[in-house]
Amino acid sequence: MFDETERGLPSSRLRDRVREARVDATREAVIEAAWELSRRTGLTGWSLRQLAREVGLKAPTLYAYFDSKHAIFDAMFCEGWTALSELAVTWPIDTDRPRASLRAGAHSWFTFSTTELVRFQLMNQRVINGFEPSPEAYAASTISYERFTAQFAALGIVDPAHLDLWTAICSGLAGQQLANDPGGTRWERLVDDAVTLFCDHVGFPPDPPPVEEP
Amino acid sequence: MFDETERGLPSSRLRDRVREARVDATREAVIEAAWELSRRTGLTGWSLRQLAREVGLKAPTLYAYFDSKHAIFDAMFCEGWTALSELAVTWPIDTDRPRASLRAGAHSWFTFSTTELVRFQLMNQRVINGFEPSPEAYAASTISYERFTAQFAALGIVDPAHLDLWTAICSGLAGQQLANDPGGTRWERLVDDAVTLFCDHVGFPPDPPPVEEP
DNA sequence: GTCTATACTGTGATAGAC
DNA sequence: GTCTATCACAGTATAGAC
Repeated sequence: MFDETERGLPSSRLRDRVREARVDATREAVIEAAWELSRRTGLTGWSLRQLAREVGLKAPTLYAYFDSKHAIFDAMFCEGWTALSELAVTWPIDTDRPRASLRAGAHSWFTFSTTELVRFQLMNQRVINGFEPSPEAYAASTISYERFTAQFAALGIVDPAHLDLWTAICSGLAGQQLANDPGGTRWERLVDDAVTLFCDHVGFPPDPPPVEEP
Repeated sequence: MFDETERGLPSSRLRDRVREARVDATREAVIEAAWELSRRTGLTGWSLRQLAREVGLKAPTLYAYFDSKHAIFDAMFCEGWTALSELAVTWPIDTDRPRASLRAGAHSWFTFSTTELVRFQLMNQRVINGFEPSPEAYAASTISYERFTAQFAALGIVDPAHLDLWTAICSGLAGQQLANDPGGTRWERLVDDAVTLFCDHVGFPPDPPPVEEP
């Protein structure tokens, strides 16, 4: 019996690991299918039965992986904010050229937000009735926001009013683009203007000319 | 027979008028109940059965007044933009003091937009899956937008890029307020700053001091 | 332990009697 | 115009097959 435990435990743990990996893979497939359905028919335009069919399951089986439909949205919410955090990592900050840095960051964020309406709706609006992100999902958005504040602090922007003004301007541009000219560039063209106007407001001097590579 | 026609027609027309008035009153009551339900349970948080009960009818009877649930949203959409048009009429424009004028207009619009989340969602976001305003409802929003452009033209702002920037900033402030600090004033406090920043951008000089009343 | 089959309640919408 | 009855489908839940 002692023997069996010694040999049995590791292999059963391995089996657990394999099972967990498969569960995670299925969860991931479900979430990816949910994004795809949302893109095609809107965030609230699909049913659990459709979603299950998309991944080769029956609807009730989804409850083995998610507690409810809201839990699926919760995972998607989490994924969206995590993706934004990962995008933020690639943002090159040049403290000598804050205007150019903000311009690059604004365009990067704008593209991220407007290339997928449903993701913007899930992350920044309250489209799903009764949906509140779980503490874990909310934490993902907080992490992203803290990264944002840290990066702005590196540029010398620490006034909360300035940070809030920036998020308002950026989300306003993206929101108008998605609501009134989806697929177009009517508000995208204004991103540079908005950055300039914001930089003037916080008192940035003009950037020095970019250094020439020899 | 000729006699009966002569006496009958006017009175039947009167009857029609009365009936139409009662139909309109019922329609109005349904829309008002829909707003109230939306405030309580969200724009997509109520059913036709609930709505019918609220006005003392059965659900199928609603179809005598509206073609579908979307048609009810359409009437609400129309009502929202009409209300904004009426608010715009009260906006006092002082062409000698454009900054103060824009400040007043921005606060007026911000209050209108943020005092009722569901109205903002219906008018400015795409919360209801599959809902597209009818041509008539869309016309109401166009009228409101044309009034806005006319008023801005009176202040000397005609560049489409400036107009779009203004709508982006305002809707961004309201959107952030509703999404991240509902009921608070975190972004409302930034309205004055935003107006200043916009006025600087379009090149308005400082307003002259207000004239003193003797 | 994972899935199927099935059921419960509620949804928007329609048909037809009165 | 208002109702009852009904439809297909939704989210959700559970019982039970394997």
